[in-house]
Amino acid sequence: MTPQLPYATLKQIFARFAEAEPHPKGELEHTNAFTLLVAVALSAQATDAGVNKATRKLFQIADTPEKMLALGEEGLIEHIRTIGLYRNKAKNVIRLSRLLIENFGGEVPSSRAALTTLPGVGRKTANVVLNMWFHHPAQAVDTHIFRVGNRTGIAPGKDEAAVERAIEDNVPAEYQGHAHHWLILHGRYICTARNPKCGICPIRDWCLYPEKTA
DNA sequence: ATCCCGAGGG
DNA sequence: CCCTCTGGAT
Repeated sequence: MTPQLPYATLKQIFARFAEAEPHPKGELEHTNAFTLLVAVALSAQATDAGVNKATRKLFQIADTPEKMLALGEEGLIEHIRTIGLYRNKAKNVIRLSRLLIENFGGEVPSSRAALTTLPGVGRKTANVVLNMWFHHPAQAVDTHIFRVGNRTGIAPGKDEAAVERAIEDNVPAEYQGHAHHWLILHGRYICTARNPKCGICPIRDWCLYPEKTA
């Protein structure tokens, strides 16, 4: 049960994030809403570096639902074989492309309810698309944010839904828009799962994680 | 609770 | 070798 950091401390923490990285961006490469949606779906349990390596070539060939269908499941597998869980992902992306054409006029829908009707698109993936493409106030909780939220006390919660609520409830309003990428980049490069780099952590002064001696 | 599932890092 | 990576469906 990690305690929740007080609001005044959260303001200091996010001010520090904002100072270090005024305009944080995601690192998944994409050229339009469709390629963003596909890239996020492919990124489940995979590094974005690995996803980018595969999608760089893939999106030159298939950057629309129509082209993805033309490529086909077997053709798609050839491109994403190096990413984990590739059979499920290939099947989902093909079915998702067909559904976009049949149900949404070939466009990526802008509501969570519509997005989550697509195969391979759950609440987390939908929230990433809503935040990054449509600039909606949606907080996607991935493995990094779940870990960072609980470890630091920024947004503790027993599951992803609880952490999502904690972010919405406790992160100062002026920082909500960029909170997702600040937290994810912090988790990826500083507050790593195995050997967190507490020695160079910019928010170490306020963190509740006991192993802040490294 | 389990399965999917390869690449990269320590 | 073992652990982790912007999860989702069953």
